[in-house]
Amino acid sequence: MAEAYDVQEVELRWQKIWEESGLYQVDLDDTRPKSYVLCMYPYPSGPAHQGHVKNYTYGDLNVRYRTMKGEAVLSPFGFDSFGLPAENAAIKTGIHPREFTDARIGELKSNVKRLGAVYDWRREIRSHDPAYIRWSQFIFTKLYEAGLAYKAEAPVNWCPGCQTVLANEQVLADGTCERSGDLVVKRNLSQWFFRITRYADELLDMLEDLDWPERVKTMQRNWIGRSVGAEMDLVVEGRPDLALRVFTTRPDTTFGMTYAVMAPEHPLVAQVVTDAQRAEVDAFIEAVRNLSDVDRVSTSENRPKRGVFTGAKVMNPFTGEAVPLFIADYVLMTYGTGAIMAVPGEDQRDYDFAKVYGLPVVRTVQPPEDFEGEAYTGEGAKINSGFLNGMPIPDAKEAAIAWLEERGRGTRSVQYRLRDWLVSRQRFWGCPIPIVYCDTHGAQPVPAGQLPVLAPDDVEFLPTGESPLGHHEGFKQATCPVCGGPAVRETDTMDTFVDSSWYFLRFCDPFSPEAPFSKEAVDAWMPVDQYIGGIEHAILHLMYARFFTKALSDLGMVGPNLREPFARLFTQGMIRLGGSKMSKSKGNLIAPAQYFETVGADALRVFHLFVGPPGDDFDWTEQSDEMIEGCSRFLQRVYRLATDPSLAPTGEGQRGASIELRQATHRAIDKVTTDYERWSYNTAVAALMALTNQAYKSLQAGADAPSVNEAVDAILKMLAPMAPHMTAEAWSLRHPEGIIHAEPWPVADPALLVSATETMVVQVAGKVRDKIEVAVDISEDGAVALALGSDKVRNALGSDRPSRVIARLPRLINLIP
RNA sequence: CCCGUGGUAGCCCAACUGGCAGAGGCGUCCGGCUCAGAACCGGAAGGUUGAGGGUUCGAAUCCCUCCUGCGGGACCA
Repeated sequence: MAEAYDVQEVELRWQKIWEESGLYQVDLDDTRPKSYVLCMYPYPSGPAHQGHVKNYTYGDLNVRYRTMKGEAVLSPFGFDSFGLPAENAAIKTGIHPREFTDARIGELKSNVKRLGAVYDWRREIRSHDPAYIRWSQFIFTKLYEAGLAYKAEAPVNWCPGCQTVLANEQVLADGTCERSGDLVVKRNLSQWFFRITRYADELLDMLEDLDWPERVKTMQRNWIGRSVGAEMDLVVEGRPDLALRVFTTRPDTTFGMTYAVMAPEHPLVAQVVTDAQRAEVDAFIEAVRNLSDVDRVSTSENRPKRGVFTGAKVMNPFTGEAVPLFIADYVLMTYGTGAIMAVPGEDQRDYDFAKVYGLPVVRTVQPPEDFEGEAYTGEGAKINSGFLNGMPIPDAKEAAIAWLEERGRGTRSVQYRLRDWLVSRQRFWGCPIPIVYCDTHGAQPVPAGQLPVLAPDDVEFLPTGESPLGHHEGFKQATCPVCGGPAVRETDTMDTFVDSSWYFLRFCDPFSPEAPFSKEAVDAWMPVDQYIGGIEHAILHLMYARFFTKALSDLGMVGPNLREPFARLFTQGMIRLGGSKMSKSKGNLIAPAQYFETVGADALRVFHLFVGPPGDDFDWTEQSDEMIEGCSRFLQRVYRLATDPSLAPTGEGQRGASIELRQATHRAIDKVTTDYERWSYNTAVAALMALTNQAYKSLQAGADAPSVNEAVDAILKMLAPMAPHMTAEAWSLRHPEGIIHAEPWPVADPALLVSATETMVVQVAGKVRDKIEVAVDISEDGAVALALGSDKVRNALGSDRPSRVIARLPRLINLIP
């Protein structure tokens, strides 16, 4: 293609200018309104992929647009640089993870710069930088002191592939690891947890007011899984000292309890089982233990419920009636109290079990006449329920809870699906947990003055599956901060999601050697006004970062009003190739770098913006290259229009053509501005293409110089956040003193948005029969008269007079015969 | 199974509170320019809006049923 400008030369030159100009470096004393635009900081996996290009194009566009609107925009960049791939590479090649990671960072960073994205690079963060590690550890010790970090033994998720434990959030619904795909197994281990459950209610309630995609909010709500109900004690028959605690969301159905169930792992199993049933129960528990978690929770096939009678009976707290107690694997020890009352009349799972074991079904809600199902979970009046009879369900719930509480047999209770966040990882390439263990003083946080705790360099990476830290005697040796005696250092590192839970705060003030960040800087910049990233972080990162913000706020490290980190979130669509997500692990990458060398960064950016709505997934096809060519062609066309002397308007111009162009320009300004605000970049690009076409046409038709120059300058400005290099170059040639990205955003003149006439569509019985140019303020009578003046309309109508007229003037009139 | 979100020209996609199905691009075809081609410029063709029913003067848009793509949740008591 013949190029109007040398893409390589122009893009590299402007990138240098931006880097040196400091236009996008902002400081606390800036007097412009402050805003904060942030893309999720990346794991440095090597050269950029198309997902990065999409992400940073949206980010850069927002930064440049807001700057042109007069804001001081904080736009930092950093790297989430701890993680397993670097450690795996070390085992394979012997290269230290730091060296490996720094090299990958170099590749990604140069690609990001080549994209033309601008950042305040003074603020760059790397998670593995000792200065960052120090403060991650400092925050850990603060959480520990506040009781928000604790060590406990629990059945945890162990990934054999990654050779480490995982958080619940990192295990997929089918029981596999989200990273490696290996089947995760349960192990009882002593691990560090963060008490995220303390914030469950706030995490749920504050979702309401966030300007986030509904789908992300729904995912978080599901994950937190709040259930409101009651807990109560079911006393074992003949054992007044022994009671089984159950949780239910339907205390109103207790009169319909016909049996009860405990989880196989329940601690009271041994105490309640009768001698006669012991052998059968032991066999059942053994059988369940041998099932993988996947088999156990699988609901894909309709597998019958399995259970075994304990020989014991428990008593209904309301009626005193004794019902059989079972052990069944459909009750989970990890939720609620690990035991339930079973009401087959109103719960399908209980019904299924009752059917298998021939247990009675009692309804406590009157189903409608035509109800044909098994368990009835709908609305209705209470029946068979003593003092609750006749009440609607919500009232009956309240009455039942009040009854239980008055007699001390139960209490109102709220349960969550959310578990505490397991942060220990048995890996080397992560932030060491800053704890030492003393024989006399137990677990002690490393004092702030001794931070950071850094992993030693003299370690060997062997494919044993074990972290080298655990074998490093020098690292393990420590002294107790309380007594000064010998202590053993914790050798686990933190989940890398800990690093990403506070980096956005550090960006506000990464300079201070005295603190992780200054409260003043965080007050000034936070919350992030626009956060941009992938949907894959909907639960993990976004939930953890919200938790950290709330915890740090309660600790007084950030202001009391900062309860949410990200005011507005945008999640970009996924890029697929051949049906699956484009990713390094799938080996189906189309590297952006090749386009930098051919059509240039601007064309690739515009392609990503133009190809479809930003939130939609899109499939990379053979046609994508042709579409990128098309975007390149458009940019060249704009550049020519803006700079080619042979296209300069001549003479005094045609008045009609000039006005037509001015109206088109101002309509485009209005439309494109709206589209920027609502993240409709694909239609914004389309509108700019249309205006460019119009400008060429108007030039041909003899539009005058002021109207053409107005159009061209507006196109360049509105395109400047999208295609920064070309527009900067063209602008500098037209206005040698000016810098386009420091120009104000164009404003539409309302007078040019309206016209005197409009095309009125004339329908007869809903079908279009004619189109007539009319004054915008035409009356209904006038419009009918004009319409009846048309032969086509009169023929279709078949008479002189419509029986009915529907008018939406001046755009439409519909005549009914 | 439940929830959410899509299905418009060969392809990617527009269409504000229901009002001419089309803004833009890709591809295809025709013409101009050229010795010829590329590039460039001008123009054209292309439709049962996933299917069926309903509401309405009028439905891509609202309601119901079904088909289908994608995402999430799912013995969570």
